Amino acid sequence: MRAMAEQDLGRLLLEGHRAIASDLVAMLEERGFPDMRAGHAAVFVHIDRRSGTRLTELARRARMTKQGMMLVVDDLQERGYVRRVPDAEDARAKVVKLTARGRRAAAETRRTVQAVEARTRRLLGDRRYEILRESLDELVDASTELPENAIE
Amino acid sequence: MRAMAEQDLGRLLLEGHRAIASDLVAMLEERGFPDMRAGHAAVFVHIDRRSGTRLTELARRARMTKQGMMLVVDDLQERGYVRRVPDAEDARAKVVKLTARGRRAAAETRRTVQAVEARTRRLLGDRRYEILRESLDELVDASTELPENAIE
DNA sequence: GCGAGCCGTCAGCCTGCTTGACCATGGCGG
DNA sequence: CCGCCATGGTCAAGCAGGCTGACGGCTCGC
Repeated sequence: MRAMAEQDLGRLLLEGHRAIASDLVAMLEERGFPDMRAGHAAVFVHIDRRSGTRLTELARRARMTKQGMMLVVDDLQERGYVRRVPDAEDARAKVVKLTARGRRAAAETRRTVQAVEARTRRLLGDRRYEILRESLDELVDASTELPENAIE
Repeated sequence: MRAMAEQDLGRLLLEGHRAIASDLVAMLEERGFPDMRAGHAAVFVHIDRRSGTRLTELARRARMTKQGMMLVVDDLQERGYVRRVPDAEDARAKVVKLTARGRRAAAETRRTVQAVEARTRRLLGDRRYEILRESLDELVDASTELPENAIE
């Protein structure tokens, strides 16, 4: 049997994503949050902890569409981590706010994201870790061609 | 408005994957293959061009489950790029073989995968490109925890 | 006071897989 | 030469992480 062919870069990036995501979920489970999904981090990382944040602003920060962010927020709302309250300053808008439970989950998620990244940094070494992040940024920028629906 | 928060590593990897995949598809379209999807590359890169390759072997090479590979092969078969023929050496098995059209598509896909990677290499520079690939390999290895269903 | 435009939402679709279950065939130990 | 388990392919269902399109409600700028 011939030697295993090299994986293409796209595949490698996808596998990397999956690896990080599943590490995050596993670690959160160990830490007492068994119902978290990797996508939730998009909210927990970007939301203003006390005052809450509008859906569209969350989407912008997380670089996804508002429709995509809706799905995540809906899911978090069902699980009791956030609620939507009307925005006092703009009757069109609602503010996504953490519940008490949500604040605990958000804090733990942020710590866990950091832990996963710190572990990766240790694995690769500072220099290579920095290059990895920097290269990914450039890669994404270079090809983007922003999606039609992007909020800018 | 506060500064844009840094994206977490998982998100960055996913965006990188998407960037590479959509570049690949766009470039294949320009080159006269408008119906290709990024996932097809998994077959075209790993299949033995002349003799064909069994489904399970393809899955192993591409690091996915045989069920996942089935979906890709089914799709390619519908589009007329591959066909399944009984394996002369094992009546349980079938060999996935490229059609004439499939051989052209496979050749172009391989060239295009190379072109995308070469472009990325130019963007990042040799050194950083090598570090990127190498880091991704380590990242994936370190976290894997092979999926239940992996073929090894 | 009205038209452009943003906010959130509904509906439908897509990619790229996964797990689970099953059947036919093959190879090997006894 | 007979069981039995492993292997190859397949069907069905489901999940993660989104995207596009369309649209009603509200506001803001002129």
